[in-house]
Amino acid sequence: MTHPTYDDSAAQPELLPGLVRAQARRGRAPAKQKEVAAASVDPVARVLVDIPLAHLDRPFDYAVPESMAATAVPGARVKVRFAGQDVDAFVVSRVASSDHTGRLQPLRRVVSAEPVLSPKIAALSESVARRYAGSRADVLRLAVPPRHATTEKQPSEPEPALEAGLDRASVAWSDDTHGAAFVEGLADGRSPRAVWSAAPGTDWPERLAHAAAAAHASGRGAILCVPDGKDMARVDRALTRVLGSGHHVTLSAESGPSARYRDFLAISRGARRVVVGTRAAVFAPVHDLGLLAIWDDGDDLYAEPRAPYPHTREVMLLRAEAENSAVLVAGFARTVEAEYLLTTGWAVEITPPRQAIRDHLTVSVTGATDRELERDPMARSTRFPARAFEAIRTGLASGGPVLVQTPRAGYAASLACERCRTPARCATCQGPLRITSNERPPSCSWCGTDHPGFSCTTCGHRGLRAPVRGDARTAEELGRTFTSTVVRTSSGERVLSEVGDKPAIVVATPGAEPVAEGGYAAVVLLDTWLALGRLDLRTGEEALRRWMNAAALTRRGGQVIAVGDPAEPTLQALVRWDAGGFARREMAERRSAHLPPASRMATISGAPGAVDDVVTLLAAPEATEVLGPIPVENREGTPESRVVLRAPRQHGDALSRSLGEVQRLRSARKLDPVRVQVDPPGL
DNA sequence: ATGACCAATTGA
DNA sequence: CAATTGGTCATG
Repeated sequence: MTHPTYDDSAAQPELLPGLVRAQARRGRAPAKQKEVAAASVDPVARVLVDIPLAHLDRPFDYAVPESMAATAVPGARVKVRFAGQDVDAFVVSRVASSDHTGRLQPLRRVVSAEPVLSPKIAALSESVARRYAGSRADVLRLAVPPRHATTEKQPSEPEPALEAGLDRASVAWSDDTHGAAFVEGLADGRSPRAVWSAAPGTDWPERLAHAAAAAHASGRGAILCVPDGKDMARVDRALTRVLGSGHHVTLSAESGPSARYRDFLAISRGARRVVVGTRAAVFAPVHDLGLLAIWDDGDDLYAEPRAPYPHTREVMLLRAEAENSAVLVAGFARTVEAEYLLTTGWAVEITPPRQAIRDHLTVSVTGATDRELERDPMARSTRFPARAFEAIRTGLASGGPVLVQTPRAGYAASLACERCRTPARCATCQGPLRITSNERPPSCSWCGTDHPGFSCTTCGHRGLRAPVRGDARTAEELGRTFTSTVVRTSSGERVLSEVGDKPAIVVATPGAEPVAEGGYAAVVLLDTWLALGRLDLRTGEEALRRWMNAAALTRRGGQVIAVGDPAEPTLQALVRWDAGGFARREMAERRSAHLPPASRMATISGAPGAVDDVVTLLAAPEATEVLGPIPVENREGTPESRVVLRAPRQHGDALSRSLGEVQRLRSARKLDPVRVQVDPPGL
């Protein structure tokens, strides 16, 4: 142990035993022994150490030297000596005495007196860790952004006075049933909870801004969560229009460490109470939180990829319960989880009147079934049914832009046998074949081998078809057909946020659709069968969400053409613009199949032996089913084993608890780690 | 994680 | 008998 570096000055009421002992052990008699006095008020700091081990996920007590009495405040970052090394920690509270029987080590250093971990966020991190069978240290890494020292030295700008125009909030929401009541309740200081399925064409950023303004008018704060930076920018602008500038901040990793920390501090210091941000914004330490809102909660960007993999909507619900704030789960589409909130009566439904939907758009489905492709020569030569072309042509003629949504990005798409549709695979390595240009033969996308003389392994046919055209290829084809029209693409790395009001064709992949200034005259949804081809629990829900999000961008009187099978129920839900009905049917099916959200699920994956071990050790609730284990491959391609656990929803907490216990046990015994995911998004 | 400790196992 | 290994426990 080394000498402590802090100075001591004041007359000391009490010596810190840990230090005295450390001095004594050194064996040399120091000429001038450094003795450090403990703080006279609340000399004990309870801290959470930044070690993501399950069995260390509890507060530890440290002695507070007098020199740190004023800076080691609850919420401050400190350094402590723990198990022989210096680790980062947060002070969660200061108390008069400790239950700990041994000697307390002194805090090594107060990194910063800035209270970045508020008691409410500390409590939230605990409930999130419990829910997801993870550790608080992991949750805190998501909740508290990294410190930026220069930024911290700057004071936060105080919030300017607000000239309220609150009546406007109620007007903005009056079109939808229960909409006005929701914002009026907010403005009156109540905490209503709602699931809102927006009408196509709704300026939802404006609506969210008005809801935030209503909460703000009641003297409370609001957090608005959106999937990505593009949406955040839209809501940011809407908040500026509604509240004026200087009343809100944005929170996302995109803005960079300094700006992100500056905005975080403005919130944590109470200088701002309204936040719009991406998934981590749900942890923002907003004072007097009045409203928590999430837009498009089905977007997979809300599933945190880092342990313990919490979902923004679920964190939001936990937080709303704890802080008694209002909740708005919103989107054009509706997730089954949102539907569940309605079936239990936890939230009320805000919906547009049917007439408003009918007035806004017309959705029709045009066949790209094999039979129709045969009959429609246009569709055969270009893979666009005639009606899709017609919609584009009339849309452009009416003077507006047209959106074409195509399922996958990139020029090259993988190939299948033209006749039997068996995916075309490389003869050498089994990788998928693709075409990268019209001049070259198909080649393997893994090993690059060219296959000029391909023949199908199943039926021997020599022809290939591209099951999907990527967005670049689609744009190219459209450019050849509509020679005088500008064709723009938006996908992957190159996402357009907005397009103007002039006639143009915009080809975009799902989630990358730019907003058109005055709305699109027409929206064409290509290859809808592809989105429905996955064997995922959420296939239908996800497909409908993507289509609705694109279709909602039409202008009033817009045309939506979906290329697909008209008998497909998911497409029928789109035609009727019936997100609620679809979610209700989906909910019923999931309930009878014992799938979430009617059941709570969890997966355990890792080395086969370890997974087996966990299953035997696990004290899961009686009603838990254990499915598997099955062999799987993890992301590095190493073989692993995975089990799926399923329990009735009312036993969900018990399931999480048992998983948490087994994790604590295993981490204490240094056993092979296993990955536990509660409510994994893609099952 | 890291280190300490104890007990059982292994090797000369 | 010493050296090594493995399990358990505590970390304030």
